[in-house]
Amino acid sequence: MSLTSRTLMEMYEAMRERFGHQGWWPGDGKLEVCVGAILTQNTNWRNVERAIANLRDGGLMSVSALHAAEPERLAKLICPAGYFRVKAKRLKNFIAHVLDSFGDDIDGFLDRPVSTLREELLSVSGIGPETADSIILYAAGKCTFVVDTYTCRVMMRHGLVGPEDGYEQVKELFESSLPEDPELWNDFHAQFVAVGKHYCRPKPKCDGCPLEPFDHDTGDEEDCW
DNA sequence: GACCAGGCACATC
DNA sequence: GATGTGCATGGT
Repeated sequence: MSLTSRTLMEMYEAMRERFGHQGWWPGDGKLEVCVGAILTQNTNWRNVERAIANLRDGGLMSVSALHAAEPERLAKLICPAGYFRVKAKRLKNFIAHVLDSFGDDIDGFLDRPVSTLREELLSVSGIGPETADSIILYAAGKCTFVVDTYTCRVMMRHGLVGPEDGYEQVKELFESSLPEDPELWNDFHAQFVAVGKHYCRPKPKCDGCPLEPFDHDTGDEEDCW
């Protein structure tokens, strides 16, 4: 096991011990996970839950219903999640893509090789790397590591990646260092979000951070990274 | 009232 | 290719 692998697994254990298994993705069904992945872009999850509840109550939580819905109605229902006009378009784009090749069969759409799925998702306007990877890991249950703001922030503050490292490089670091286990990758990302929410905001709150022991090499006693 | 939240596309340089 | 900006609600 490489130094990086050991470090990452130690980080995971420390976070999991502190926060417990996160049980991601919160949501009911694969389509709802996909919808949530788009709606949560740059948005607090609590607001996304309201938007999802509105869609469910409006009878729109199916590929065909979302496809048939008027964009204005869709936008109104997802309003609590913010950016409602752009997100309504993005949802429509995604749904049109699924419907085109698989109709209402979201399972069929998701049940394909990671590389094919990722390439297709990235071709949809409004789906970037993080959203694509969230859909693949959390809706399809397949191994792809999700990198988000918190992941980059934590990894950078621990000196494990540099400011020059982009999304794909950070993702590659995890994927080449961790055993290929979707359950592990699922909870690992969720733990980063948990630790990020508590301790790794733009203005860090370090007191009590479970990752504190990993900062010893950086030499900065004031911050935990 | 300011800051932040589980990004992405597009324009500009 | 790097950087800046628009998109918008709701909690702290």
